[in-house]
Amino acid sequence: MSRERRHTIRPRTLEAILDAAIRLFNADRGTTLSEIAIAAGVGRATLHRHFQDKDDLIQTLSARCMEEMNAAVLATDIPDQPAVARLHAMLKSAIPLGDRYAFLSLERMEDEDLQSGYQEQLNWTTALIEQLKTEQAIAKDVPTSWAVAQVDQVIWTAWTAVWNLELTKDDATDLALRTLLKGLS
Amino acid sequence: MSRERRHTIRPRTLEAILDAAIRLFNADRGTTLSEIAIAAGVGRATLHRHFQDKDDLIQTLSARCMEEMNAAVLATDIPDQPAVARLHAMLKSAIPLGDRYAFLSLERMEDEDLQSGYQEQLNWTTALIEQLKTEQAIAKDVPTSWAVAQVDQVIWTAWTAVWNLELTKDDATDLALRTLLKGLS
DNA sequence: CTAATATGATACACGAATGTCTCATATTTT
DNA sequence: AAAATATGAGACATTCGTGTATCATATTAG
Repeated sequence: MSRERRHTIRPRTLEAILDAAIRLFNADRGTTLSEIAIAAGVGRATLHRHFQDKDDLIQTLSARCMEEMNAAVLATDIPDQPAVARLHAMLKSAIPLGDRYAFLSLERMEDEDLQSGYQEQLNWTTALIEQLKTEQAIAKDVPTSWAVAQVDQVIWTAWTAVWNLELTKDDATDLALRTLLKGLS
Repeated sequence: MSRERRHTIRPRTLEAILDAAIRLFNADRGTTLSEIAIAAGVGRATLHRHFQDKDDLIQTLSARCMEEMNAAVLATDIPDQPAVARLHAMLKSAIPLGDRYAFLSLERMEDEDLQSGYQEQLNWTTALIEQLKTEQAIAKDVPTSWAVAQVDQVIWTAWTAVWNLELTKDDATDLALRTLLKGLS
């Protein structure tokens, strides 16, 4: 059942489509393929040439977002450092990716690869929380699931604040770190 | 332009429709009127008898959710009490309404009544934050908009945790209060 | 009990979005 | 430059959700 591609997609075309799709889907989940094509400056037929259907597009998009998120976090991670420093680095790289994050949070996660990608991210955060507990940075009686959820939420809140021009990226990151560490202590 | 209703809707029918609609829309924003009708145990035609179109249904639904939220918060409010007590009371009444909250957060807020309802809620929370600052319960250098956003987010997080059976309603409420007060101090 | 009416079921028309196809044009490759 | 091919534009069929109308049935009101 491997998808055969008679056409090789051009890099610029692919980027234009994926960028527009992420942007529009974030604004409106019900966005039309026509709207995406127009926003991408691309013919509607081109979408159908490279993506079997809407689900295929969304799946490709999700996979890419997940990859970008995980890659960004892992790239700036410094495993030997104190947990607080690692948390800070993570927030710093994750918050600017809020749009990818937002898109993923809207998804239903039916796909296996997506689920495993999310699980990977979840495991990473959980391990970090445990390290934070070990190093007394946060309280041990706080349920780990609650802490993980807080981390997720604060990334979203921070990105929203930046997006609304209420805060600068740095201020939002600092506030996020501070709110987490104090709130969970 | 007042909507004329030839039919008087029966209370049970109305409740069944609105309940199913909230539930299904929360699960999937693209839910069909057919699906709602089936889930409500109601004929699809009945939906169209009482709601001009899908937007009308969603608007009615949004208005009701907003009303319920505001009413619940105001009903348990105790204006003369310390801010911390008021926050606790607010969380206690808001968290169980997480499904209403979730539905509203998905809306585009095009409607005027909705916007004013949301503004009212926003003003209430903002005033509470100011009081918390005055009473030294939280730090004054935390931007009010950040604090308000955190309150919103923590309600959602708490409700999600309860919904996932990770926490009891009381535990979630306590954790939310604690996380907020410490996190913003 | 009887009249009024809300509901369920069905058939129908309509529009919008999807997906396919073709051909001329633009771009890349050799 | 010439061949190969990716793209844009448009026509087309199809599907699906929406909204309307009708009639028999169930429920409520008087």
